[in-house]
This record gives sequence, structure tokens and C-alpha cells, in this order.
Amino acid sequence: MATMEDVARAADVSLSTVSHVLNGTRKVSPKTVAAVNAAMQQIGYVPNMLARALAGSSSGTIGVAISAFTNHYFSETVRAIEAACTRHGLMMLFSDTHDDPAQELKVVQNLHQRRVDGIVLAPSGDPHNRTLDYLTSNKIASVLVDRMSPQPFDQVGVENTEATAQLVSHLIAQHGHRRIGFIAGAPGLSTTEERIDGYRLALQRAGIVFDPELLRSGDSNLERSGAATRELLALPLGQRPTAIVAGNNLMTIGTMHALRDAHIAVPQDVALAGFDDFDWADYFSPRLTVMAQPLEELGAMAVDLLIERIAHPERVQHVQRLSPTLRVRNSCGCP
Amino acid sequence: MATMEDVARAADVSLSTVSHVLNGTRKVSPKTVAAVNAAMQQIGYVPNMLARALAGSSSGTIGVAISAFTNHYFSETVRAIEAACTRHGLMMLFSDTHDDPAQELKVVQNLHQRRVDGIVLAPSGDPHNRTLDYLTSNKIASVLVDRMSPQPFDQVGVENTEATAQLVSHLIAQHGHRRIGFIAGAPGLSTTEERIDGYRLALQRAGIVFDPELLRSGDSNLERSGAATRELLALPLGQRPTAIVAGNNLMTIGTMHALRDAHIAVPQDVALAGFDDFDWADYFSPRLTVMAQPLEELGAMAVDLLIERIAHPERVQHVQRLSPTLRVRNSCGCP
DNA sequence: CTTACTGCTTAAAACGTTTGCGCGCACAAA
DNA sequence: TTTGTGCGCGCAAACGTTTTAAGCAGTAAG
Repeated sequence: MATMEDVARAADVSLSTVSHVLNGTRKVSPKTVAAVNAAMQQIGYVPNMLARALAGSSSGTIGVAISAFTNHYFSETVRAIEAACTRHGLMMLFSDTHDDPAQELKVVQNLHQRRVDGIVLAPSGDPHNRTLDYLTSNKIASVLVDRMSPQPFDQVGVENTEATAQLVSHLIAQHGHRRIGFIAGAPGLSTTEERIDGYRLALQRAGIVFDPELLRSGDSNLERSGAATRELLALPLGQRPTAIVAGNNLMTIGTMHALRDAHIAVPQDVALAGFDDFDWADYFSPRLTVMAQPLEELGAMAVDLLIERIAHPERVQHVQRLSPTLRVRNSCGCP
Repeated sequence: MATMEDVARAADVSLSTVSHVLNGTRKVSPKTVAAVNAAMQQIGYVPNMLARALAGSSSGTIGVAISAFTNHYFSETVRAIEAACTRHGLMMLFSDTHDDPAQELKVVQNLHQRRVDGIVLAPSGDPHNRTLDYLTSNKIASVLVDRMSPQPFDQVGVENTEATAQLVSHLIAQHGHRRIGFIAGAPGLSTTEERIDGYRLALQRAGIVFDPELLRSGDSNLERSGAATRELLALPLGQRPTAIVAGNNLMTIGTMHALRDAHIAVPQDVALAGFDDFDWADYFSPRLTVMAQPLEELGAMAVDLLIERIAHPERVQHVQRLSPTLRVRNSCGCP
């Protein structure tokens, strides 16, 4: 494959001149520039970014470690991140963490070995914070998305507590529900905790006493949320919820699954609302009332923060909370 | 950052010995191995894959150029590809083509510059085949997914013609429809052509004469498929379709959107079926009858073929057709 | 006592860039 | 004529690996 040296030879200039033409690193006479460009054209030169990254300092690549596998909504986030990368002329090295601490660490090390300029990570709920520690101790520029950490990182997430409260309050205030079930996400995730907080906050504001029986873990996945829903439905009649709120998209589907299997009509028998929107939600029944996260913004913001961090490693960390928006449809009981 | 040389110094051996310990490239005495490993541990050495790739020949990275942005279903494919990569110890450099020939070429060149070992591409319908030509003339190991090409490439796709015919036949044979609308994908894509063929094949087999008015292009996207559906609905009563088949997931949603807006009940007023499945399809109404593509297999197969190709650049090309499976629910009129 | 081999190790040349240093030249000022 | 001052360039040293050729003991065979 043709190298810069071949180009130099063909254009009868030095190697460094070719480099400088390529990067505009210093003034080169127009005549020489033309000669070099012609030579490149002619011999079909393709720059070698590996060598460039090795010699210089930036690889023009960022790493993304997100569990797109376990949670569908992360696919969207990844897409948004990729779009932002393209806008900034970066490439994205993507690997899935499967929300598993060990795998997550492996992925991050892998990215580090490949000398990415920075990393976007949706941290798993590792109680030992191994990956986070690895990032800090190796001084890797990084941004956390979705899940927040008390550690000093740049972070982008959504406002969960008030948002969930808003969702629950809608069910209470607009539709008079008093017994509302909540299907919570996987324990250990900040989003899970925050959304539970929001749930309890809304109850408290309405003067409803919290019933632990109505709070179930759906473990952020389809199967467990279905099971949690069945548990809710199995409660004695007076205690059984008249409405259910699911903590994320997957659990909304899982809940709907269980309700359907139990021949429970939504919203007639039980009202339903959830976190995360779907692009088809307007066209299929029940039309889900949800909290929609600004995924596009989330991805763009993450990349912006990362670029900023790469440029200024010592700047103080930013923690951004984006606001999700309530989309009222009819699964909550609205017409 | 620590280099191999630092490790060598710390372990009091030569640089190349460290390299050989790391790669198991040749026999090294157990004592030396231990010393080297200890040294690595101690100084926190992180291998530099860039340098390794530069010196050696493989970068352990493959490029993926797919339009995940325009078509949701590709997200799943990308996920499947990533999973396969991880299984094989590869990393995935991903960039979106937006189904735009120019962007696609740019992306592929970018990947090439980064010296990926190979590329998985879902080719846009570029009439000039610029990207494909680039790949062949630069002898880049590559595999085409989803869309097929007459050019000599390794390819994985699904069987579209018979599958579509099966979908259409179901509507005819099981539910007695005679006027069936078809919302086709973007022109120029092999999948689009093949699915149209399947549609016509099914009509022909049932002895139904093809009415060009019933074949509309939804251009593989939401908006245009909605418009196409409205055109179908605007046909005079005797000509208006009693069933509609959509050419992919996005167009199924778009079609459903238009039907909903027109207050047309599915399947009572008009039956609906489409290509591509959804994970929520079982739980929301109408429950869509669809042709489900084996996305996981598709991704795995693509990566397998690519690895094979990288290992043996001169082997003859394989073209694989996977079989989608019909999932009958109730949007077609089945109970 | 050579010779050849074995088992380990070192030295050094790639790989394809970037970049600091410095050189020669032309042209203006002294 | 000198001296200075840019302007265009080339040279060569990194960057962190892999890999080939060769060195150097010690040992077995001739």
C-alpha cells in the first residue's frame, strides 16, 4: 500500500513536506502543494490513521461502552452519540457491556488499549466501582451517561425524580388512582433509585401512604417485570393496584405482556404509564402515556462534554440533567 | 504512559523478550515469564494496540457501515454484529451511512484509513456503485448485509421473494383478499425489488391480475409510506385495497399511522401485514402479522464470513440467504 | 577437541506518521 | 558588500510495537 514516502518520491519533495501539505501544518508554496496533491491522486494514497495516531497524540476515535443489548433504549442513545461523533469528525468504537461489571471493565480496558481519545460509558451498577476507578487512575477522559455517580465525572442524565413524580401524579390527580403499583428497575442503578424516589414523592404529595407491597422490582428487564406485574395482580382485591407505572421501556412492555396474558384491559381495568417513549406508541393500542427522554440531546451532550474534557483534562466536571417530557396518550385513562 | 521498554527495564530483560512473553510468540523460560509479568503488574502496563497494529498487520478491529439511522431494524443487526465481534475478540468501529452514497463512501474511506481488518456494509442503492468499487479496487475484505449485489462479494441477506409471497398468499388464501396494496421500499435496493417480485408472484399464483395502482413506493421511510397509504385509501371504492402489506418495519408503522388517522380499523376495515417483527407486537393492538428476519443469525453470519475472508482473501465468495419466519397474529384477520 | 545443536536471549530494522531544528536562499535594510 | 529577516523546505528523531537475524552459553555427538 502506498505510503507518504511514495508520495514524496513521486512529487519529488521531502516526506515532511507531504505531511505538512496533508495537515496544513505549515506554509507550503502553492506549486508544491499542487504537486503533492497530484502525486497523491495519482498513486492513490490512503493516509494511515494508526501511524498518525501513534506519532501524534490523537486517534480521532472515541469509545462507547453501553449496554445496548439489555436495554433497547440505549440503541437510540448510541445512535445519537454516533451522529454527534460524525458531526465532529470522530469515529466511534463501540462495545457492549451487557450491564455486567466484569465485561464492562474488559470493554473499557480494550478501548484504552486502542488509545481512544475518550470514553462514553453508561456505568453498570458495580458496587465496587472497578471500571470507574480504572478510568480515573488511568486518567482517561470520560463521560457517564444515563446512570449517575457520586464520583467526580462529567455526566449526562435525565431528571428522574420529578419526572416520575409527574407521571404518578398524573394518575392520581387526573384519574383519581390511589393504589398505584410501581415496577422498579435493577437495584444499584441511580436511575432506579431516583425513579423510586419520584414515585414515593408523588404519593406523599397526594397524602397517600406508601404500601411496600405495591413497589416491585422488575430488574430492568422483560421477564422480571412481567413476574412483578403478576405479583401485583395477585394481591387481595382491596390492595390490588388500579394503575401501574413501569420504570423503563422494557418493563413497560413486560408489564403490558403480563396484563394482556391476564386478560386485563388497559386502561379500563388497570391504567398504565411508563418511562421512555416508543415511536409507534401513537398508533397501537393501548396508546401509552409515557415520560419521553431526550435521547438525541443526551447523546449530543455526552459527546460535547467528552470533547471538552479531552481538550481540557483539568477543567471541573459538569453534571447535566436533561428534562424528559410527559406524553399523555390513553393508557392512563385519558380520552 | 508505561511502554514495553519500561517493562523490559523493570524486569531486566530485553524489549523483544517482553513482546514474546506478551504474545506467546516463542518459548521463554518460566522464570523470565514470571519476572516480566510481575513487572507489568507493578508498573501498570497497558499494551498499545495502535503500535501493535502498525508493526504487525492486524488491528483486531472491523468496520461497520450501516444506515442504522434511517432504519430501526438495522440497530438490531448492528447489535448482533457487535455481539459476534465480541465473541471473536474483535472491536467494532461503527459509522452510519444514512443510506446516502456520498456519506457511505466517506465512511468506508474513513474505516479504511483506520486500517480496519475488514468491513461489514449494508450498501445504499448507489447506481454508480462507488463504494463497492472502492472496496474491490483497494482489496478491502468485506461482507455485504441485507442488500445484495451482483458484484463478487461475500453477502448475507434474507430470502425476500418467497417470504413476501408467503405473506401475501396468507392474506389471499386464509382471508380471501383479492385487492391487496403493497407499500414498497426505496427504489434501487435489492430487497425492494425482491419483495415486489414476491408480491406479484403471490398474485399470479392466485390468478389475481396485478393492478399497478395498488403498488406504491413508501421509500422505506415513515412519512412516504404514510402518504402511499393515503393514496391507496383515496382510490375509488371498487379499486381500494382490502388489505395492505408493508415492505419493512418503518413502513408498517407509517402505514398504521395513516390508517389510524383515517379511522380505519385493522383488521376489520383493512387487513395489515408487514416485513420485520417487533418485540412488542404481541402485546399491542392490532397485533401485527409479520415476516420476522433472523437478525441475530444475520449479524453472526456476516462476521463469520468476514473473518473467513480476512483469513483467506482469495477464496471464492459466499452468498447466504437466511429464511425469515412468518408470525401470524391478528392484524391480518386471524383470530 | 572440534562441531553441531539447543535453549534462551539481545540487537536492530521495520511499520507510517508527526514535528523540532536548522539550512539555504532571496530580498530589504544598513 | 554585509547583516538581518522571512520563507520554503529537508533531515532525522521520536511514537510503541513486531519480527528477523544473530549472539552466547552449555551440552551432546563425532
